[in-house]
Amino acid sequence: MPNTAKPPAPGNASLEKGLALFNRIAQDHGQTPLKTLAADMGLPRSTLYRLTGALEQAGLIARLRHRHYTIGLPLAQALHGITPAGQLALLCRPALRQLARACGAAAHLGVMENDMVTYLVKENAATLPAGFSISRENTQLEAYCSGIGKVLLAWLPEAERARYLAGGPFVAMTERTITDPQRLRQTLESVQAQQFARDDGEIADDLYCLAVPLWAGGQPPTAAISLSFPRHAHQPQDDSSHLARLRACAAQLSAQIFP
Amino acid sequence: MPNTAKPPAPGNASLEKGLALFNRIAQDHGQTPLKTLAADMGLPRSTLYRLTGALEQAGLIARLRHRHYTIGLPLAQALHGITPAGQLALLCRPALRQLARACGAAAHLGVMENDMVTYLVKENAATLPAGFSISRENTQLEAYCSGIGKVLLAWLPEAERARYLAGGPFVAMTERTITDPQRLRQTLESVQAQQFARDDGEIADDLYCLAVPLWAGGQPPTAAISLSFPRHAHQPQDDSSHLARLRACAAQLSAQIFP
DNA sequence: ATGAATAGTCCCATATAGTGGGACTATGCC
DNA sequence: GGCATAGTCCCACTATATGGGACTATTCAT
Repeated sequence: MPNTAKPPAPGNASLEKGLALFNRIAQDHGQTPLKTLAADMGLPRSTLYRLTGALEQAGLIARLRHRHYTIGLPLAQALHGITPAGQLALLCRPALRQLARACGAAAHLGVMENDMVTYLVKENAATLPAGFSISRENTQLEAYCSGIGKVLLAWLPEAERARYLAGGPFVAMTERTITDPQRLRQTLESVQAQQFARDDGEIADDLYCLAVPLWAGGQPPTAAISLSFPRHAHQPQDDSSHLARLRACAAQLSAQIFP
Repeated sequence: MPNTAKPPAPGNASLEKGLALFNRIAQDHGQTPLKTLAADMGLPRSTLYRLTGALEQAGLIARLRHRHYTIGLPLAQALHGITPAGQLALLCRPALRQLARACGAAAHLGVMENDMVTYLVKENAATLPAGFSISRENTQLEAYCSGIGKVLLAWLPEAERARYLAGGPFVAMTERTITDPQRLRQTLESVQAQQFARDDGEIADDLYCLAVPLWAGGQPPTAAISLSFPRHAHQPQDDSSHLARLRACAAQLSAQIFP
């Protein structure tokens, strides 16, 4: 499902090369000497210098001393206040709003920060009781008992996950909360196997939730989206259709957001 | 001295157009419809769409809904932690270090923040007594009694300057500090006329300082650089050579930093 | 709902515009 | 001092971007 290798896109090789060069420079803030870049990108030096010249004129990069490039001041100014989390929320909100409406549920986008889940987007369907679900945007919740948290924990590198599991204690939010590290580990394994997570009243008594990861081109996911329903109204047979919609939304967002 | 209009730079019209487009989009975060951009840039729509496509693939921009573009997530991630002030300091430090050495002085770069001067760079010549001058990087000082502060106040829009002058009181740091708003206004006028500011022991008894603005292509300056000496060792006849060096440095930086 | 207006996509013959080899200078390093 | 690497410049060639126009998708007003 990852690797959304788009077609070659004809008609602007030059721009593409320039932008690829910019990305290389932006990645390590210009630590790599151009000679290396030339080798990596298979371009002659004269071309590279022409490209850097254009990037510099446009203010995207600036030179400091020999061999050292940086992000240009104009670009830094234009992007002041832009954060990865903010952009992620901006880009995902429309699709999540639509998803929430289509499923009559609450849709969330969350990422992991300091072993807690941070909710970046929350969109409630109009049909839900006002104020449904305890979450709020830009607030944090424990990871071990939320759908999004379980998804992100499930794909953590093993060392990280072990550290998290050892870090307890896991406080029970409801009588269904999983508090035993061993059982939590098993749950995470099945999350990875089934490619989705479920929270069946583990965080609040009347909350049922399904969550799936957002894939960033082959990398382990760092963001996940979820659908939440009032648990008392939940029909098990609805799960498959909700999961399908959730996955479709995740696939679309993954492709849209990560080039 | 502003308007460092560089030569046409032949050989990459395509890249230039693409980057110009990106800058337009980055400026207003994609609020402007492409039709308007097409008119502004004198390019046919089909070309613009090809360019946006390339920018999108490279991760610099992303689309959200129709007519709305944003900074792409990959770019936001790559530039996480980059701030205008940080880049400005990075770009200016080498030249300031050299300037400090050449003049046997302390060289500063400062900007205005909340009516105070924030020092972004401080470079002391090795020949100065260790710990010379009270300033430290990333700390603030009153604007009305420092060289850099006077320069930035002098070029403030009149409304802003009037507000600042009305905002007193101006506390005397030494017996030479200018504390009368009317006298301060006159001083600022002469700063603008002479294109440099002097602080003759107004902030500390043994501190003499010359400051000039950095020009960002015709805009009123938002940053300034200065040279500071121990006042007791100051020879009036040295001023002109120091000023010349200071101005040369400012011109070089202005050209280098602002495209 | 229906239609008009605008956004976005695709195609292709043409010549414009980028290419890269190489010769050259500047700069930094030993 | 001299060597190695960074950065600049030039130019004939052809790969490459161009833009007109036909077409579809989406949005908005009525």
